[in-house]
Amino acid sequence: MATKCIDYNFQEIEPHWQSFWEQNRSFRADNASSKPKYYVLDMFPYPSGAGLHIGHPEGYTATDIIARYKRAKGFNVLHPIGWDAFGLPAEQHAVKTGTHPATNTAANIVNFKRQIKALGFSYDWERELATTDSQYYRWTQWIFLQLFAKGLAYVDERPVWWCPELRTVLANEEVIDGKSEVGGFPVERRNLRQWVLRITAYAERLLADLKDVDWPDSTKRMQEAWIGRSEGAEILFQLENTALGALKIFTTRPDTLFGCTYMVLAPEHPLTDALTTTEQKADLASYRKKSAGKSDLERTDLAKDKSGVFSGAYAINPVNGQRVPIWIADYVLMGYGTGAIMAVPAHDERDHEFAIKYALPIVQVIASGAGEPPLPYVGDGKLINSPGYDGMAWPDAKKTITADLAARGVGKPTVNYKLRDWLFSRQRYWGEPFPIVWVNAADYATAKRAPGNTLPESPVTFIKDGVAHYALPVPASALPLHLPDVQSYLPSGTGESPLANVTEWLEIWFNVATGAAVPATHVRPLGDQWVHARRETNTMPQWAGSCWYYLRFTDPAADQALASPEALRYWGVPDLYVGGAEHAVLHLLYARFWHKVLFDLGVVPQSEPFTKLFHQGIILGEDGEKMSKSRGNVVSPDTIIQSHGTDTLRLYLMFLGPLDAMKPWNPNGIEGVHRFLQKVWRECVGREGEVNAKIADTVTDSTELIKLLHETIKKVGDDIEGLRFNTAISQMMIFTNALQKAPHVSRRTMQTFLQLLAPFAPHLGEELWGRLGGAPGAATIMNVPWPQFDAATLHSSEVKLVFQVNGKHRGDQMVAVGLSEADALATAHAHPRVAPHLEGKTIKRIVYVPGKILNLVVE
RNA sequence: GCCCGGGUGGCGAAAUGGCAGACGCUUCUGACUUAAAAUCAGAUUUCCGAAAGGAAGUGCCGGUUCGAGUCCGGUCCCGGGCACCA
Repeated sequence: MATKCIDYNFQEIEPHWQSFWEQNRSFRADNASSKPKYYVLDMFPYPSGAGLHIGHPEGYTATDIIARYKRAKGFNVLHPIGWDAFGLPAEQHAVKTGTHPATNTAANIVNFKRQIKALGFSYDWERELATTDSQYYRWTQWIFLQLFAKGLAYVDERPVWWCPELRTVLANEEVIDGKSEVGGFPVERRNLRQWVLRITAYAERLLADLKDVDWPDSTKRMQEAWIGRSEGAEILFQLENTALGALKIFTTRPDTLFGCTYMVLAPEHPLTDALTTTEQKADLASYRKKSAGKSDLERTDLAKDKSGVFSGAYAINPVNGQRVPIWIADYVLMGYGTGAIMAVPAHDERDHEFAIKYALPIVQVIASGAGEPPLPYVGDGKLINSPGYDGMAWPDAKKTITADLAARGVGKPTVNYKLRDWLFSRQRYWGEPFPIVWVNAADYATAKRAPGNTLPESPVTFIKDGVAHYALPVPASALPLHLPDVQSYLPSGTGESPLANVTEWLEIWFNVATGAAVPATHVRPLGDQWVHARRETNTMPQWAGSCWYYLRFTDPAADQALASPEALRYWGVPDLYVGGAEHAVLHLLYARFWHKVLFDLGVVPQSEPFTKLFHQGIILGEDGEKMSKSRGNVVSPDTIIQSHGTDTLRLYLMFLGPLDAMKPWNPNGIEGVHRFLQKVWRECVGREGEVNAKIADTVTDSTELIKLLHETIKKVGDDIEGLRFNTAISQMMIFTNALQKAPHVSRRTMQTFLQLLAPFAPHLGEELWGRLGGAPGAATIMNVPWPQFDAATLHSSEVKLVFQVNGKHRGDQMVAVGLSEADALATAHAHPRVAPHLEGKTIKRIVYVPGKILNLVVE
């Protein structure tokens, strides 16, 4: 049922079809279907207060085109949307205004939903979800319990940004040039008790399985680099003060061991205090203070000045017994390797710079093939100054020296990863509470004895003021553990989250078997299952909810599992996942990790979550700069929908350039695609709103038009599959230009074209389809099978042959397909534009590519 | 700094190693109109030329090839990520 409007009145047409789809539940995905399934997923948005950014509809339009196209191709399509709704901005807003983050988040979701609906995306809204919904985070907490039970979650002291003035932990983003974003106060690195997930246990698989996924190469390479596998050796250096034992270092270059002239410990290394001689203590203390204010990025920057202090202590080089001074410098990180290195200034840039600065000796042990290389030399070569190994190629020496050290028990080959365990807790309010309580040793022992407990092999503990606290999980049956209301959203001031102030919730009598809780101020309930406990006050980071939402979409109402096994088996994982490249590492790596854990548990049937991945590019402002409020170059989708309509916006976003490119916004381009849609309208609809008189059932289209139609069917189909929407649109424009020139056109041809256009401009597609009379049994264009192209019509008997002389284009001519080389040559000689360039010349070489090119190399 | 991208007309771009600039925008000219808008037709890389035509041209330097925007080496510039922004 098309509208009655006379002109292309998108303000009437678009809402009309949107309510049609909604009433008919047109995009409902059925969990039981005989059709093949296709699951296409967008990275779900964080519902910020600013509303939808123009970058959102870019990626969402791309997946919507795919979803609509796949439906027309006969697939049962799952195309869901939801809200990644925990996060820092809602919390900051709450701190500022006192509004509950849930209230603020709900309002933002309403706004986002309105905007997304106005864009006409074919989402199955019956599967909408939000990570902040307790029925959702119940399962986020459940997954955490599995990680905990498997020993993949532990507690450790980790450095975080701390602002003494604000008495709060700050996110990296809230620290600008070493000052707090709010107030500009100094900040420092401070150790706090944190939950950490053992992602490193999966490093090898996360690396190896990258070969199985269809992802952009750049993203795979970034993940590879992030995991950062390197083979080397752990080597023990005996300390001169034998009472302190040995120093364990990691190196990727054991072959350069004879060039080690000093050693470096990270300032956080546990041995530093014991090592440092009395006269060096003061230096160390002040140095530590300085480096505490630096990020890892600043510490390891090759361009930054290196600094360090001498500890006063020495170690013994295991290969030659030499005394090696031990330095403490922050260019070595505690989080990588063993937090200690052997420095080889002749063959490492940072070591070299450091050695020059502090006048430490430099010994070359790798010779380049030719002459004296400038130091540091990091290239290929053979060993020198290494008694017993001289002349050996360095990769061989690496193996041999490592083996020799291993034989003596002072070293072993090791694989090391840059990947560090995942810091998984935040000292914030607006996140999933950990389903964990802390109890004393005796109560933990009681719980451990209980049959069917889900405790890890070794207990997770921390010690505070000499007392050990043991982590006890809240039983899965007691989930969700609700986020309690708080008086203030400001952190407690001690580094703990605002939850630490909710005494009633925090200090409890805890039932070990059921997970029930009673405030500790009440009388202890009867029964020996009740123990005194303190709840975990940390919350989970935003990543938690986004690590598994794609699974929940398959069965969003499931209450016995995160999704039913049947749904997980039917829908599997997304066939296509589209989102920004800014997620290339973190989100995608974390989700892969969780998925593999769930795979190992038998919850999901496949080991990788995202088989095919694509990144949409960023849309810049009109000025070519990143869109931002402060620059005043932000474009809102609402404005464009008002002025030109959703179909125009969708088409424009896709026409702008390749989906993965970064592209500036151009208001003139909007007019261009709008004109194109107007032109399509005029080809279908006459002045009074009637069907255009040039369209008729009795018309036979010209061979050229039919050929072009089939070329267009092929190109649009191929381009959608390849996510090349810009060139698909060009082809449709070319076809429309041809339509315009044709005096008559068959209804059939026009309808076929509308089918091609419909995934891009669905409202206009439906409207014009309806006006042309639809087709039997197809009130909506979406129910019509995608057109097939006829290869026979694409075949032609003539092709254009290009003539080149010495590689330069000199002319071209239509020739018969399969023309012989001799005939091609004769044609070239006869060609008025080519012949002059051949006159009086000797042809030295003929390159003939039939149907393409004839290149004549002449003297 | 490290990792990952990208540099093609006035602009967004297109081009299985084979006609560089499709398609769209912009600007200009013309038609229609009393006029304007809309629409339609044409032109729109640079240089030489009245034209026909010719030459140069895909950030820069070099290489491979009959032929390079495309492949290789180097270099400059711009952008994204860097573990608590999402």
